[in-house]
Amino acid sequence: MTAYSSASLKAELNERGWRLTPQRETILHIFQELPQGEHLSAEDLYQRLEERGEGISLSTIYRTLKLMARMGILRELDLGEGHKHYEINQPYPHHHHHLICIRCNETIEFKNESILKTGAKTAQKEGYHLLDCQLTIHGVCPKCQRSLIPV
Amino acid sequence: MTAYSSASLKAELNERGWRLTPQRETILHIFQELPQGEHLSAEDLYQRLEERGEGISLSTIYRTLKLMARMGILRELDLGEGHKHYEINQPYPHHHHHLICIRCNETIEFKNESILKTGAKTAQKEGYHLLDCQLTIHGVCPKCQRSLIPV
DNA sequence: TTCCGTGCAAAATCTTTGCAGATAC
DNA sequence: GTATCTGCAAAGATTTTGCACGGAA
Repeated sequence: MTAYSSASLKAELNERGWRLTPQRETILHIFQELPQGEHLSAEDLYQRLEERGEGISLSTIYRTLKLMARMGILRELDLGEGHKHYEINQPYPHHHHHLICIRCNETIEFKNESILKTGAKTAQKEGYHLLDCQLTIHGVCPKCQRSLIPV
Repeated sequence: MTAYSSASLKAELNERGWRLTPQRETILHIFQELPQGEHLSAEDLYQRLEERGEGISLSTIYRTLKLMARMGILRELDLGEGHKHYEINQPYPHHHHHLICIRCNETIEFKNESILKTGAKTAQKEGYHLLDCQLTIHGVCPKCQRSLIPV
């Protein structure tokens, strides 16, 4: 369930000449404790940490999110809200995709094993080292279709 | 090849109480003339129009791109460059997906018929009206893997 | 004639960056 | 001890918005 321990995070960081800081560890823990299907924006994370009394500056949050996404630990999602969201990048069978209503931003998660296979095959064919693979479906949800407001 | 004519754009706009303006028509044409695999940011489009002497304000460009994406005419891409890109939303067999290097942003397009089918099926199952369906694969390209700079 | 759309300028949002002090290794 | 990391404040980039005028239906 837990993709990364603090120890393996430290190992991966050190391997690249970087350091495990309390901030990085805290942020990893927050994401690991997050229920399936929740995802946080930088601001969400900032506020959650403030509430816990473990405040971390927004700069560090942005830097850490980007770092962990580039390491393949987090995946970056564009859920149509004008800012990025992040969630733990989990392997099969937890790996999933998103169906998003472009009007109200309702988001539905769904799984599909064959997409991950296609992603892995495509990356391999091009010699890419795979980090993440996400199918994003945009549409209009049933509720918004019934609404009288066009677009 | 051409998914929308000016006439069908006008019809679709009018249907919703909106209007076909020269700006909207011009922007549609730009995208229709774009070679397969090219995609434009708002700024790209703005500059291209300036060069042609058909200048359109950035506000209108942003408003039109959003409008056309919500109508399903354009698809909005996040290619990791800090701003959105847009391209014509083409049906099978031109429909395609993107493999992106998170370090240098090199982007490779690829096709896969079964993903579109999965997207359509998933949208239908949830009662969504499908607008777009894109598999985005993030990874590190061969060249960047060889580079000595970590992340 | 009506009301939608455009352009301009200003504002709002989100994200990045420079720098000095702190700290992991 | 040294290079990396953090927090702060400021800057940068992208996108949105209010308003008056112009134009499509």
